[in-house]
Amino acid sequence: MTPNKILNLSVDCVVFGYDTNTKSLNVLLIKRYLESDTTKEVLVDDYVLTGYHVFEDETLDNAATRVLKELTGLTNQYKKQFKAFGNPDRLSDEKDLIWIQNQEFNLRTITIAYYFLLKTEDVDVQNNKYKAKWFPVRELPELGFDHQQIIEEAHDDLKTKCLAEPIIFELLPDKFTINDVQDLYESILGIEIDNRNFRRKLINKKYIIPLDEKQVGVSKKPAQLYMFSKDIYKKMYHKNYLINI
Amino acid sequence: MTPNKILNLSVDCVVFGYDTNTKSLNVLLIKRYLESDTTKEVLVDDYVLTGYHVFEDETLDNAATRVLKELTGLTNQYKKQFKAFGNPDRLSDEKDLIWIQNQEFNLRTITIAYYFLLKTEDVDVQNNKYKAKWFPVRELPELGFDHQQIIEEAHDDLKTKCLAEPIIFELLPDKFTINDVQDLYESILGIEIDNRNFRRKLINKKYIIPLDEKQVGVSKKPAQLYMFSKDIYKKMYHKNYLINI
DNA sequence: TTAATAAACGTCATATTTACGTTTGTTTGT
DNA sequence: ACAAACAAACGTAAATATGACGTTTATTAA
Repeated sequence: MTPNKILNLSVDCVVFGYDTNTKSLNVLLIKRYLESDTTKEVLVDDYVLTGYHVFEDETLDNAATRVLKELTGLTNQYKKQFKAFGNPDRLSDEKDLIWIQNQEFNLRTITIAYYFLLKTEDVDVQNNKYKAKWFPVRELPELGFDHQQIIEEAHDDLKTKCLAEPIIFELLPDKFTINDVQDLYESILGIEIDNRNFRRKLINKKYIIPLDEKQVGVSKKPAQLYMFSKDIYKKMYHKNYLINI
Repeated sequence: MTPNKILNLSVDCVVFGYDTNTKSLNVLLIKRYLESDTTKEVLVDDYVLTGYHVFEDETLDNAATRVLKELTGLTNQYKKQFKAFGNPDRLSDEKDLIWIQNQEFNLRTITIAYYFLLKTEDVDVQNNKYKAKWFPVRELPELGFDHQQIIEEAHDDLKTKCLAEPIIFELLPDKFTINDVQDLYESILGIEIDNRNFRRKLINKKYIIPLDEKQVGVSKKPAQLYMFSKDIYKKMYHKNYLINI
């Protein structure tokens, strides 16, 4: 009756960070390490998402939140569980045999994948204990396991979701310019948008509120700053029910 | 080192079926059974989704497909993995202790939830070995475990998705009337739509193709039949990139 | 023949989108 | 002080889409 395959449950976190200055949508990755019996050493030269085993009495959401906090120190960031990855062969290049009480077990790892949205600048990568690094979403390094696929699916989900919900503002600072928003949409979607039409469309939204402030420290005409009001947004007609097929 | 909590991996399937005649969006449910030591008997009077343990060398997608086939005999139906449910307390009313080799284990079940879209009429519920039954999505019976929540989240996902992609046609017969499509949208979204505007909008789509056929056997003016062309749809501007926030 | 009914078509005002052109305010170089 | 450079910000006109309705048509049942 003893199973020869043991399940392992983990969460993996795709941390999206947007950098308003470089206009780059980034993913936070760490170098892949493997623990050998006696020492910690780098065995492979690629990057992976951060993830961790889900504790016995922990919810999936809490595990993801814990992983993000451990990696970045941040809490209360936008989080979405978007897909579970659990193919039997998905960690085939990881050592997948373990021994428990003189019996050999095969390990199957199911990962529940989340993505987080935050600002690149909010993470101190200089002093990061995992040596986490930001990579532009279109210039990813060699990735371990199936993490390339996980990032792609997270990105696809984000593309769809940012068209239907104002999650874009999770990636921007509290005060932003109209062009910041446009640049971000262009980064996420990989398209070009007409600035004049986009500006008009955004400015007409009741929940995009102009501030009595302008950009500082720019060497051109400083742009008007705006903020997003979640309260006003929620009070409006949402869900919108616009059939767009 | 032996864990005292053992993971169990399953898939649960929310089978949505639409009935063009009664204009009802339904969910396929089965009576909940529990196996006691010696006999199979009904211990609780509620319904559950169909689901099953994921086999050792089976992908999650294949497990879901297998469960649907076992339940309905159908293959090749529209399928979407929409959420994993794995809170440690989620099956608290199930007996969750198992014994392996004289050790007591606590069982934690992670379920990967899928929904399927099909036509109610395609399932023979009369001779169904699980005595599966259709329930209108707004008149669900008492549900076991967290299956009420799973169905609600499936329904929410379906609502969002049917606005952005033409998955609605997975729920309709190959030949349908404009009013069939409208009724289906109204069933899913729980809203009323102006028939004249909806009709105009749909007829103008290049991928909604009028056939040389009309309804038969109706006691009013028979309606024009249409089909959906997936090919034409794919060739058009999709993804659509309409920012609708 | 007519009443009843759902299908199908039409109209008009308003809103939104698309595709551009123009003006404005600020910094930097002369 | 002035002009060049440049991004921000505003403007316009045509085409398309939407929302809110009224009207006509084809069919069955009485």
